[in-house]
Amino acid sequence: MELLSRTHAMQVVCGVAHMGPARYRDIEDALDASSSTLSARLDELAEAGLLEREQYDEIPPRVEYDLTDDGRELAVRLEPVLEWASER
Amino acid sequence: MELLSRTHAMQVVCGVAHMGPARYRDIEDALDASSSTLSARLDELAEAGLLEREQYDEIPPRVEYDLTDDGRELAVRLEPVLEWASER
DNA sequence: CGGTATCCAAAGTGATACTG
DNA sequence: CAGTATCACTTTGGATACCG
Repeated sequence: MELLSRTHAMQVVCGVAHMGPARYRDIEDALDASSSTLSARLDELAEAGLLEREQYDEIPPRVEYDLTDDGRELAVRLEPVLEWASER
Repeated sequence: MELLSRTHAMQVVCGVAHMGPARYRDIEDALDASSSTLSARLDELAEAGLLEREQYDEIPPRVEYDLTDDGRELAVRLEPVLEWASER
């Protein structure tokens, strides 16, 4: 719960839920969070087993984040809350 | 959303949802939050129109907090999230 | 009982600049 | 592109003590 309470955490989870595998940049654009904060959040969510980070060794670099099953389960439950929040 | 992200906020909402009209002390006991923090959270939730504060002029004093319709709606959506959090 | 007042340490966040 | 480093700053929240 403390993780979810950090800034943008729920938005990241639900954002990735909608975008499917998402690149760092796409998440950043979708959220309006600073790069350092977003980076921290992604790390924490990955550490918590909610996100999976896939790195492709290409040039330019590509990194994709996707929800784990656990993360997807959370997203389903989170969605109505974010929806509620956006409605007011 | 920032309000919900503050400590114990979601727990207060769902706690009151379960307890029905709840007294300050009962909420405090249920949550393990400091009095100042809990006080702040209750104020904010009331201000946001999620909680209603009912004060009875008795001795000893009695104050009850209950969810508004809006708060109840939120509680319904919040429940699955808290449940998810408690399951891990 | 139901808070408030004070104080303060700790944490979280973003702006900016820079890197592999 | 996908971050990390630094840093200054704001906010938060708990401990403690006290009040109507």
